[in-house]
Amino acid sequence: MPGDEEQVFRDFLAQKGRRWTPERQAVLREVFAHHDHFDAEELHRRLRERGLAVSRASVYRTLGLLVESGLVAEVFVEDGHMHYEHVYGHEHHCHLRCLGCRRIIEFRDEALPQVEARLAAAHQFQVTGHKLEVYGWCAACRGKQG
Amino acid sequence: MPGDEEQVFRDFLAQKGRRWTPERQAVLREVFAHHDHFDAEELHRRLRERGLAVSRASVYRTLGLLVESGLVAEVFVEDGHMHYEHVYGHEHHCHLRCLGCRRIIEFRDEALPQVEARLAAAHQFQVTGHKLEVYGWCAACRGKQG
DNA sequence: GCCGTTATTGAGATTCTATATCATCTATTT
DNA sequence: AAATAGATGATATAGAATCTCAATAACGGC
Ligand SMILES: [Mn+2]
Ligand SMILES: [Mn+2]
Ligand SMILES: [Zn+2]
Ligand SMILES: [Zn+2]
Repeated sequence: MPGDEEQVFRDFLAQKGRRWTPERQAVLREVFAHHDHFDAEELHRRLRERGLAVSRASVYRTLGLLVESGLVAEVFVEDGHMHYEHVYGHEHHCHLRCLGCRRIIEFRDEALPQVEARLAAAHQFQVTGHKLEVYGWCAACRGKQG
Repeated sequence: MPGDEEQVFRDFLAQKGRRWTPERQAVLREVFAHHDHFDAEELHRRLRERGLAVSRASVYRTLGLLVESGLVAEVFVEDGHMHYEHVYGHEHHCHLRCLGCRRIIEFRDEALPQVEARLAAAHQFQVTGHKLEVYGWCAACRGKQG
């Protein structure tokens, strides 16, 4: 359920013998405060702007825990570093990216569960997820070049 | 056509006012000598082992040109760095990855061109390609955990 | 609430990938 | 052959992410 992420993360930490701290709470809240794609430095900067002094090391460490818990996902690499998004409370979606303006459009397609099922059957895999990125040129950027 | 990659790369370079050099030839040949997923350091090591002294800088630079030309593709990030594969002369395929043993299975699925077409129509995009990674646990690794 | 155990934090150092510099070299043009 | 401009490679640099370690604080037991 949306809004439930704090309890989910606390349960995840408890089950692993890890602790719930103000720093982890601050990171979690900042991550779920916006629906967008962000990177670690940006998250660190946002926290500082809010006056929440969480160190860079803790931001990276908490981000790792959030990914491990499944609340957050690694989405794509751009400009040489990873970008993330919160996924808990949202339907799974994939990304359409414009190579010109770098705009990102989120989409869902009913064919993907079927692709997963075919692969699971064909290779005796227990499929846990997928990541699909589609590239191209948006209408505006196509006019300029491409 | 397979085997044609050298001429394609030479044409690409000529068209951009860049030059065909022994170093670029060595990199190109090494890249097309194996069908596998490799990273820049591994490519550099292989070249040295063959006695072809191409500097790390030239390996990275040539890899960039190969990607730009479309002969080689960036496949995925693992262990914090990019992995590549040659694509010229091969049908497009996607990757099924075991989260346990990290084995990679290549596959083709007829649904993906349709997904591309739907997206192009829905968002007025000129779609140029996609990258699909499916994750899960292979039969062997599922036995141990997961 | 207090205590002891042990995970966590943060500043700075470190590792590692990838790119930039720049003097020298070389391919191509005129 | 000389001029032009791109390429190379040793090295320096930038940047992302992790590690180190002393100080701190969460949590469970009392
Ligand atoms: Mn998204
Ligand atoms: Mn492949
Ligand atoms: Zn665009
Ligand atoms: Zn496996």
